[in-house]
Amino acid sequence: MGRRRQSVTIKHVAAHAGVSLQTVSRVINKEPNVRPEMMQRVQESIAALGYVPSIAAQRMGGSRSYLLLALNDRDRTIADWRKREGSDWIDQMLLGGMLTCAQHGYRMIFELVDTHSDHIERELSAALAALQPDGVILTPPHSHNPMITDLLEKAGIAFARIGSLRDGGGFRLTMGDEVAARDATMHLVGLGHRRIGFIAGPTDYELSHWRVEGWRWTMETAGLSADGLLANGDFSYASGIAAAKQLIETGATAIVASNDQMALAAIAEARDCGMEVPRDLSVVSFDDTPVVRFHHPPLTAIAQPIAEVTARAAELLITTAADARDRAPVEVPARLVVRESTAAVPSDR
Amino acid sequence: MGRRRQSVTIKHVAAHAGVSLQTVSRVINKEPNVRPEMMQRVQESIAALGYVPSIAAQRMGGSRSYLLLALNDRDRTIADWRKREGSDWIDQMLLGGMLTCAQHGYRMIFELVDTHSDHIERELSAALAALQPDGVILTPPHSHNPMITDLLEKAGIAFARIGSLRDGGGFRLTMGDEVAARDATMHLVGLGHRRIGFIAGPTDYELSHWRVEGWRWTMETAGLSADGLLANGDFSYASGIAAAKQLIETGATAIVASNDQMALAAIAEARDCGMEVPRDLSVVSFDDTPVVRFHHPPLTAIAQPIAEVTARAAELLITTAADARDRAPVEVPARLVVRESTAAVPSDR
DNA sequence: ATGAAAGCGCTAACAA
DNA sequence: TTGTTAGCGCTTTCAT
Repeated sequence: MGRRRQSVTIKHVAAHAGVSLQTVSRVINKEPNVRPEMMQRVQESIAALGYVPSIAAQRMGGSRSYLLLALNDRDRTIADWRKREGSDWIDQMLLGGMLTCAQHGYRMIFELVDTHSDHIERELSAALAALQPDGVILTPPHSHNPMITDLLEKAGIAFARIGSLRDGGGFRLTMGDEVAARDATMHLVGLGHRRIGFIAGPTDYELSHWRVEGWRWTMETAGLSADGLLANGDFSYASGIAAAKQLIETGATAIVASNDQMALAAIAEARDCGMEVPRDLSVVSFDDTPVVRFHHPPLTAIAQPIAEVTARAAELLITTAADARDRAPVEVPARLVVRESTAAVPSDR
Repeated sequence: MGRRRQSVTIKHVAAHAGVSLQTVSRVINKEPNVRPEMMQRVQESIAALGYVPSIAAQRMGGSRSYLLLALNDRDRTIADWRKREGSDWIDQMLLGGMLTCAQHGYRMIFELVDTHSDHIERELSAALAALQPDGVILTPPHSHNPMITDLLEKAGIAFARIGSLRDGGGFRLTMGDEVAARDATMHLVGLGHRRIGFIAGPTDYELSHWRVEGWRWTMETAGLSADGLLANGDFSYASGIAAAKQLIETGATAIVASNDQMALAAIAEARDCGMEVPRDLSVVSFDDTPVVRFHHPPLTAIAQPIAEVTARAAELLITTAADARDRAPVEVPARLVVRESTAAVPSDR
């Protein structure tokens, strides 16, 4: 492999421009106290030599590393990749995160960490020690894992928590899950449905509760009973089947599912029961991953703005000073996309 | 942000173990000339203190960076992410690349670079200078871009080229495109088809030609005419529509498309012509992204082993010494997955 | 087999 | 406003 040294360093630039290292450094970091003409000269030299700072050296100098770490749950992510069910959660995170980082001269590194494992602290510490990122983006279920947030807090590393509102430091971002669930439910109410079932997500996700609350609130407000219309799921297709079975038996004419897979399962289960969607049963899903658009019929869904929320998280981490932490949560609202899996309630129901 | 220094460094370990910095360094890097008892002692200290080397510092010292860079085409990748058509090429690369890197104590960083831009050299140089990766994984169309390969060659950075067999240094890996195209075509021949159309990919992808060759060879070998049965596409849905139109007019009873989007387009176009798949037209696609399994009917497809080929690329970069370069290309074969978009040729044709 | 010294490219603290 | 000095944590020399 041999030792590969930086071909053009800050030294070369300094020599070329006839200034000190420090002046070059100041220009690179856009620090004050540099005369415009100096800055001009240095920038010309930088361009002429094609100089790019080494982030390793920058980090060693004690400043920022210009690295953001996006942390996802290892088991879930790998399982999703292997299943190839068309979820593009990760892609959308990369889209929002990488582009935003690039705009600010940062880079986003994507990493997987176990949530459940007991050596999680060691694993995370290792990643932090090795990479020394300036900030960390957390997604559920990491977002509200105290082992993780405490560690980050102690290490003094900025972090953003997507999908969590609990205490625990860092920036909090949501996609307005409760409002989204209201919108989905209202849409069905507007179509004349009175028995609207809800398939909840796993209870260890905060957003599962928010979504249930949105549904419950709308049912109450519309003067509808929610009795027997809440079924538990865990985001898996299998759990969606079971939940749908239960809801169909209860006589639901519409179902809101907390993710796409459970929504697809609900439709499949409905078919098994001889029902057709949306004629006999309306279904709304959460997430709006690509498969629901290619499904027949295309699903009415809550589209989660994953790219946008990740972009906001990155921006907060990069641009917000340490003293401005613990601000109010940022909400990037999801929106309802009406397609063909929802229709007016059958007149005989 | 404040300066955040490494909490436990090689110095602490050295002090704890009562040895010199150098001995610790030797243990970390598994170098020879360390007595087992010394090694033992040092490793205990490392474990006790929870020490993890800083890759920034390692890199500064002149050693490896333990970073691999996966380079993809910016425009195409971002366009794919935005379209949300369910392609999981990137996810599969991450799956194969990240896991393999992790096994070897490496990290994979995913980056986007413009192919067409004239400032490509600057862009790539910047990424290399900033990150100083030990190796780079190239995908089409970067794989055979001389601007990129020459730059890497000159910089002395190991690289792997997926989907290219041209000269240009580095490791070459393919997914056996020609054989895959043969398999797809043979499958159709076996079903009795004689007029088998082929929708080619863009000509600036080497693999487009390989796939055409596989089809052509099979047609010849089976004693079938290929006249008028080759249509050009560019991987886009729109181009698939046009190509399918042409092939259907020519009287093709089966079509092999060079990617999923064009295959889906072919099916849509067939429907527009009042034909049903697979009754009136059989279709085989390349890639096997998730959407084709959720499509109705599910598509018979060539499944590209992206995760595996990326894993192999990473492994080659990490484990192969510099003197073992320019070896024979590595082929990770794709395989045909038969689903419901192919059937026997109609008896009246 | 082990240790001491020098330096990687950069930034922070200080001085001028 | 600018330059000088001293590290950052690690790996390479080169001694011992």
